[in-house]
Amino acid sequence: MMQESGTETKSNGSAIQNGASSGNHLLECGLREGRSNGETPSVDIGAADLAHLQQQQALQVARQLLLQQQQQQQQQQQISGLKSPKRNDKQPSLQVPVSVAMMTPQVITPQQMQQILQQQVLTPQQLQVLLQQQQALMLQQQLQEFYKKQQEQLQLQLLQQQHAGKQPKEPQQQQVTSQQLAFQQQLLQMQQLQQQHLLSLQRQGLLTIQPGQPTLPLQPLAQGMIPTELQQLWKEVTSSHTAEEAASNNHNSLDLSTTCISSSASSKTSLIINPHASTNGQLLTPKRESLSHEEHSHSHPLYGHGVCKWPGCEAVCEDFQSFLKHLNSEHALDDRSTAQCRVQMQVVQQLELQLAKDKERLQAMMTHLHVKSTEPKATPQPLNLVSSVTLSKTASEASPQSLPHTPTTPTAPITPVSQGPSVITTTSIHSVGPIRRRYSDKYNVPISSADIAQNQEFYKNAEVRPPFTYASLIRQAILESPEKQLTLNEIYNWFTRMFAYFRRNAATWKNAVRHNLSLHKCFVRVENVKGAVWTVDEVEFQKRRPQKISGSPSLIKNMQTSHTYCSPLNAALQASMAENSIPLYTTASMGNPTLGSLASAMKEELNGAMEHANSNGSDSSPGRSPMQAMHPVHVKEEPLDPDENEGPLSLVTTANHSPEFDHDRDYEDENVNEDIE
DNA sequence: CTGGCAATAAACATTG
DNA sequence: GCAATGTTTATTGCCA
Repeated sequence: MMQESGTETKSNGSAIQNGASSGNHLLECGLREGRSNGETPSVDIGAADLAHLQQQQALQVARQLLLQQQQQQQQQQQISGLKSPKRNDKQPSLQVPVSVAMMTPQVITPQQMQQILQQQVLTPQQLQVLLQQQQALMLQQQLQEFYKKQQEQLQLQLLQQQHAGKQPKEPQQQQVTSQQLAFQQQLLQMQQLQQQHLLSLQRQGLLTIQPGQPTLPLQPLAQGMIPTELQQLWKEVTSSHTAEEAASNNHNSLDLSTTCISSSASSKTSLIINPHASTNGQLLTPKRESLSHEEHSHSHPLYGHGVCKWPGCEAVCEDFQSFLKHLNSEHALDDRSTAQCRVQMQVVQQLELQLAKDKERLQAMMTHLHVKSTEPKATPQPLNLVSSVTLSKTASEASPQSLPHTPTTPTAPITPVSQGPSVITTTSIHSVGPIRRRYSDKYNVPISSADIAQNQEFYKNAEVRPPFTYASLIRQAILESPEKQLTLNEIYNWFTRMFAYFRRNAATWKNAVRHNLSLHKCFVRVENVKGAVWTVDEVEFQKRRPQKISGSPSLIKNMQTSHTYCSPLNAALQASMAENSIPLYTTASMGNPTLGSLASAMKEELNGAMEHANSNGSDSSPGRSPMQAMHPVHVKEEPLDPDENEGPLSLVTTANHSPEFDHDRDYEDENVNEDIE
């Protein structure tokens, strides 16, 4: 079929060329110019990093936050050399977030915290540290406030008394004494309160106080710790491996008063919440017991990937034995450990709370969407998202059946949440070898440009094959351009910029793009001054997708099980959840841009499905649908295109594997993923 | 089983 | 001649 090369000049593509279009279908028309910034360099991303990538946006947000804080600090300290803001896409090295977080005394607002937390912008450990710090700060503030109030009261009383006692002379003496008395009483009261507080902490098993020094711990608090102090404290508490390693175990006591100032220097001083308890920081019972308990099994929750997983500690331990040794020496029952433990407890509580809330929300959503049934059983599918979709190859090959060609379901992604990270191994993501697999078009769920746009961030970073046909993508690329026309090369660039998946195997997909441009009548070539550009003939394009989802409700229901299109979403969700075990979906609701968009995408998709169902019940013809998500990328290992792949797409990886390795992973994707799980 | 569609592969033509 | 760009044909997998 030849296409006359149209001559119309850049009129927005309306040179319709005759004909019969083979029915392709797909995109809806909504356009969205939502793409974010410019060219992202294409880099070979490890498929394994998918999950991490997906958090890029979130990362940016978090980074901004952190940077802000950092800046503030810088201002305060007039430090000029600190900046670390490299590119956003770079890896969020441990140091940046953590250090920044540590330095700032300010309490992050709940929203900010949540954003950071749930977006998994940081590695779990970083998050923990941050959280801990924040919680400590908040706690401190609360205590301060409380004590302040107490003091105010006291003063007030004193004043009153003074007033009252102004008259008589003799009484004055009495007054003084009574004042003192009152004061003492107040003090006593305060102390009692402090003790209560302490007790409550103890009850939680976090704080162990030595018999001889009951009230000590509070003193510092009562005095009002300033943020800086806290900061220091936390720095100390959390940076066990840095300071600790360097200054072997000297953490014993520390005078808060002396340290309060500097917030910057890496203090080796070890601040301990309970300065007085200094001397011995060991001895604990509860903990030890549990430890010994677990010692037998090599699967110690605090040990993984050869690294100590104690919050804030990433000490490398060759083997389990050395880990145990490390654990006993570095994380013995001392104040520091106790404090960390306490914080961790709070972290857990908070997360549990959050989880509970989100579960509830999820349930409500599902109920609302009538998906309830899927939740429990759908498990198998959702999980696959990653697997099914992205890993098409593996999964499908292994057991075709297992991968039901999933119908679509916007909600599907949600289910995974409950499932947990378990399945999310990135491994699957990378498929290998070219397999000619198509996605199931069974239900051609209409995927709109909006859909594409909404998931941009995800596809940009995740090497997941987008569930759209080449035609749809090409159209999207063209429509997104200001002139609604693009040269072939620009189209290529759009592909690589928008989809990590297309950063490899260029020869293959480029050929496909060209093939599609030539083959489909909806793409019109227009001679331009500079050469030829391609435009979209919307009419033709619409022709190719006459069919839509069949209207049967049941069908829709089926779609909910899972869908190729959703898979990426699921994958992202799962992946992100994998490591941090943070309720992902929540994040979306919390304002995470990335997740939010995913969520909205899901919603859209759902709506779209419903819409179709309602409107065309007749159209159940075979549709085409978006490409299935994916077959595995061929692993031809084609060198990336020099042109297109310049960018560093370094991802922030933190997701699947151990968080510990999150910083920079430049390995080739392929390798990385295969091993996990 | 068949037809349609999309992906993939590749041959070939055109152009700068 | 080469690479980029286009066109076309063939093959394959998947689905209705």
